[in-house]
Amino acid sequence: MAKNLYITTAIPYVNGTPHIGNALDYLLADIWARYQKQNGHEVRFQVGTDEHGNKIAAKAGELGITPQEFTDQMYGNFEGLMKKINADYTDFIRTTDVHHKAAVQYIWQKLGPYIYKDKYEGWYCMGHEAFFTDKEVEASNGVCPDHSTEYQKVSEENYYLRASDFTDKIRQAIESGEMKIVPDFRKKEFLELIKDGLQDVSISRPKKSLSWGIPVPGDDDQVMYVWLDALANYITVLGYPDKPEWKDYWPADVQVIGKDILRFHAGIWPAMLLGLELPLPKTLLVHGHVNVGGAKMSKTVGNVVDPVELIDNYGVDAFRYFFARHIPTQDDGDFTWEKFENAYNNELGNDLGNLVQRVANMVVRYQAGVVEGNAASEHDMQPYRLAIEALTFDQALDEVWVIIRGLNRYLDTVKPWDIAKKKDSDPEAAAHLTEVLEHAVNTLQQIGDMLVPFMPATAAAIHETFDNEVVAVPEVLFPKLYIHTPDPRGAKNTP
RNA sequence: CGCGGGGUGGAGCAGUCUGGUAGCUCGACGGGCUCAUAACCCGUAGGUCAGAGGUUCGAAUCCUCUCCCCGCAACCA
Repeated sequence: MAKNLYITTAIPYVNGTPHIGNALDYLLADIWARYQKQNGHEVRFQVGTDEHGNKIAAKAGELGITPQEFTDQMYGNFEGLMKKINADYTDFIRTTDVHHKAAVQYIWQKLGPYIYKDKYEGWYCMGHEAFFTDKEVEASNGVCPDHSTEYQKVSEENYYLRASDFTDKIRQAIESGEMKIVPDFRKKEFLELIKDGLQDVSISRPKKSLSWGIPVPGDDDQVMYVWLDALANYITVLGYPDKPEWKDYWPADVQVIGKDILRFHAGIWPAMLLGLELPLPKTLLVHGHVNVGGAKMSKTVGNVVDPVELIDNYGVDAFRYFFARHIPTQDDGDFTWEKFENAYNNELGNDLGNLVQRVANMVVRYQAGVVEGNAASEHDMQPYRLAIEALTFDQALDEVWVIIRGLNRYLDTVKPWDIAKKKDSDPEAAAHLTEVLEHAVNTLQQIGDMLVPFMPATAAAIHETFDNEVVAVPEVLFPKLYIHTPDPRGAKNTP
């Protein structure tokens, strides 16, 4: 019986527009989900948006609309991106959903034994919605460098979650592999971070300083701060606590997160789960960040790469291919237009697209489009499978390309075009030719299978071409594009 | 001594755990082929494996020290 699987992505704050990092989250989760589905599993795949907090309220205020109206407008940008990158998710949660809000209040109450109220006094920055240490405030002469506003001495009462209670359990879960943190160096990093224990974490704000959020049950003066609200989405989206189906999917098999939010997902989130007496997620997949030409991507620098632009110009599968293969799944990667176009033209166009053309062409020319063989190609899938299961998707694609190159080499070695010349006079040659083309077609079908999780449309196109009883030469896959790099072909079109 | 990652032919990386011909992709150069998207295939050049010392018959790999780069700690995946 197929096992129910569950994968989640971090829910982005709808404050801004979606960027490449969000896209990376969705893409990695989607690859995994499609792979598992292809192998007969039922997969639940959650995405969503984080919609509370002061920044949202402030922006809405500027626009003269309510926060709810504002987020209603904004969340579509994220849903749009998911569709755009062809992420086949099953659930979309907004933290403003009625069920989510009620469920989070239930969670708060259930966590009661681990929640306490305390007074905090410190330097507060309105822009950050956060406190800063004396040292930081001194270093910047009392003015927040990001917002050019003065820090304010604020004393307020907050509720805290006693995460410290769970330090030992969490550390043990990580060390034993009950909750895997992938890659290994992230696990090391986090264990080092909590060497002296987890810190209790503030989970509420006074209503007067944070109006747009889920009310704290039983205390009209307090509103929940982001963590409890946002992290809870991973279970509330499944229907926790009132719809029993959630039990079929929790604990999550994989939670995809960026390296910047590891500490929340490896610390606060497990503390919440343990407080609720729920099992911990099996794996946290921590991906890196995408740099541009070696520099951090940032709005202020203006080097932000827009995923939508990429997809519109090169197609969604080219986008998925580049970010799956050339951005290491578990580490930082680098984007440049040159790298992207290189990969597009050479690997997708020359290696794969051209291979499809040449095989289809020969089948049509030499055998009127007919290939008898239905023997499955027997290339070794093991390295590919192991790479996916180890969550190193880049390496899985490397394995696919080993086969693609291998087939190109095979054709050059066997030279079907030579055999074809003799096929009419020599029955043995005709049989040999059939055999060669069968092998090529079967291999391409297998390549199509392997590409299903990564490039669904391309995989479908390959199968459409070669699964037919009579093969026709298909449209060119990945036609050459030289938008950002010089066209090496003719002289005429230099930019 | 804050923590973590890294320094391997022009570029990007693998190899380091488990010492023993230094490998892959791109780029450059030369050749071949003609089924194909000026594509594909083959070959050549190019590396004192950051540096110093040590262990060893033998070190990119193990040990010690030094130098340099990046990330986190400081809204952002």
